[in-house]
Amino acid sequence: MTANPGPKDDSRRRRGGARSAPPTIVDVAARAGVSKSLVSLALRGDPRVREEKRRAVLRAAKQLGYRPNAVARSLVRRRTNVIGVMLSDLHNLYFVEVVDGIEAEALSAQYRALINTGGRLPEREWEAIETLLQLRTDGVILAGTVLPTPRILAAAAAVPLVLVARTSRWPSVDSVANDDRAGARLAVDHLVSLGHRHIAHVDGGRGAGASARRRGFLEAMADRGLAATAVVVRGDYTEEGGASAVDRLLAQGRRPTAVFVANDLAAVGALHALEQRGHRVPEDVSVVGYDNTSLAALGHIDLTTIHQPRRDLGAMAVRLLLERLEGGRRRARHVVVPPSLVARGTTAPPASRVRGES
Amino acid sequence: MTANPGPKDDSRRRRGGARSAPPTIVDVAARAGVSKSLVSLALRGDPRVREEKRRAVLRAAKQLGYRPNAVARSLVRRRTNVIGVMLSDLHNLYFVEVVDGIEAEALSAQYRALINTGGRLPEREWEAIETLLQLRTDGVILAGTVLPTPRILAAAAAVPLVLVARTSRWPSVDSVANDDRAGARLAVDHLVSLGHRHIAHVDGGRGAGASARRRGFLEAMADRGLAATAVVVRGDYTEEGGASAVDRLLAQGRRPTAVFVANDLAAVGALHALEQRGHRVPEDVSVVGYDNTSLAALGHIDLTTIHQPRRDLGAMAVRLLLERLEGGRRRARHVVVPPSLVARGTTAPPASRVRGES
DNA sequence: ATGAAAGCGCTAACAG
DNA sequence: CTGTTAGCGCTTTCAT
Repeated sequence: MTANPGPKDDSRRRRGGARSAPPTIVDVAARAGVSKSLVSLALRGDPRVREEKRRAVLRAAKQLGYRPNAVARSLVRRRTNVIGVMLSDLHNLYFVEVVDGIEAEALSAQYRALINTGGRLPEREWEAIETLLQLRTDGVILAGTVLPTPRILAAAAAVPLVLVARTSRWPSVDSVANDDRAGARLAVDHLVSLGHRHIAHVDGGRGAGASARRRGFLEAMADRGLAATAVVVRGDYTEEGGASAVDRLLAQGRRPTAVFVANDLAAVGALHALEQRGHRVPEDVSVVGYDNTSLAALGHIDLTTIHQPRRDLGAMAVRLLLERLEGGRRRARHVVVPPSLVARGTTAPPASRVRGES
Repeated sequence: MTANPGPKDDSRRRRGGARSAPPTIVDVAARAGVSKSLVSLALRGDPRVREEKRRAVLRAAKQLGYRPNAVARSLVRRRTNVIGVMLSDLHNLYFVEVVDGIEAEALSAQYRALINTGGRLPEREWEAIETLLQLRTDGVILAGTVLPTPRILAAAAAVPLVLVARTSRWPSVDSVANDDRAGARLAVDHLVSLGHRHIAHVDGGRGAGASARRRGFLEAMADRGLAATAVVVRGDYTEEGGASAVDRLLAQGRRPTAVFVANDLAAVGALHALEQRGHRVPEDVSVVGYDNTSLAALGHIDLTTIHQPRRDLGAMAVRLLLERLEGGRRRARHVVVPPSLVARGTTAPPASRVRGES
């Protein structure tokens, strides 16, 4: 072997008269008159390189417009320093802040967060995760997945994985979520302390956390001796679902003085349906939502709701990932954070205690 | 050289008793009893490999749980097949659908879209772009950047780049946007045809498209001979900005019969401020927004607004990228799509034609 | 139809 | 302190 006469000519650096190939560490080395390993060291600020050389390297790099190739670096280091985020539903305001928290925490730990969305469809979610895995992201966060357990476990077998807003019981999967049952109790307690006794719950169907919220509602009502007047109607976390649930409630002749809706969007739907039917909020009927999304905070809506510290949830998800990545933790951790109530304009004491007709 | 006795033992495949290193093409080759090049061909469905071998390879891959390493592949192919999306503001509902369009179009062209957010801060936006460039994404889409031109040009020097919702004049940068001037005219025409003559505009300050919307408003008013009654007040695309603009308008003793607000969020703020002051919408004052975000469609808000085909904008951005990537286009293309008006419940004929006092 | 070999751009021992 | 060398996992000629 020895002397490789290979076509190391520079023609390859331009393809089809188009954009030229970006400069590499070798180009920088040549320009600075040093070896490529020295360039590698200098660029990463290794203290072993002499100040003089370092400057020469930095200057050459700048002149050439050198930009490190993360692909090559990742290949050899066998880590990418990126955290993959599978965001189930971009349209769901709930996750926006979770992502904010993820990004802030990732950045402060020298990681990048890259988002791939799943469109709330199992198949697309799985593709998104698969993409992230093939890209060899160091860890994956599933923000609100609708995927069945086997899929989640399959992904977790390849890389540290944490679930946000969905709980898990498996040792390979960490999770961060708020305490939905406690949140529902908060809503009930608030309404009861205002004097309400006839309270309805529009649930979230099979949505994430919906069953826990429903259970919390029922338990809290029972604890207050209000089991008899507690009614639950089916909803689905959508505006339309909230509206039609209220319509059904009213059609049944039920006339609660307050309704606790499983999330903010559906609560807005409920608000609208109520007003459409001539019921004033909060004078005639009080409404409480869940999640405290930016929707609830709009002056025009001003919804009393249950708040979750979403940024914290996101930040915590990253921390859990790092514990596995850098701390070597093996056992699962399931973090549950307490929600709180934000009282706004859609709740008030009931006009009169007992009502029957509409 | 020659015989490399290197430690090719398998101990390296397990690090620190933790997660084992994922199988590679070499592992699959060994298991299937073929060479690694054959595996590479078989996995990609090259017609040259015999059916029998192909199946052996596929089986071995499945048994080992082999997952292609996109990092290695990208390094050698010098393309990643990913389109980087710098999303300026995750909180802005406007971009959600744009991203939907980007993803759908990318997927259908065998590309993946990876999102990195910028938090509306120039510095963070630049970091997000830099990350994308180091990752060697094949192209970059800037969804709503606040970056100064030099930065944008610098990024465009490295990779095909397209701007969404912001126009450009440089040959290296493509852009896709709606016709803001035409949209503003649509709003004015709608109001004028309803009978309004005193129309105010709450602008978007220095926000994207704001100046064009302002200009469109003024021109349309002038064309209708209404230049004398056209008033513009400063806003900033936020709920708060819309509300305070209305407050200022009212404090000045102005009492337009209609107000055209530069975006939906600010329009909702305006709506609220108006009702707070005792003005009913649309009976006393009509309101028109811009963007037709999901906010405007809420039954509770039901805002008349200007619609932009956002999914199409996103899809078009991808197509422009591909034209450069695969079609070799060099000249810039600046696509402008026409907006349309969506009439909802916040606009109606004015109660009486002329008003003065409040 | 299949294998051998070279190399993508970079890092990481290991020498000197 | 700095250069040499050997890969990371995969694709891609080029032989066979």
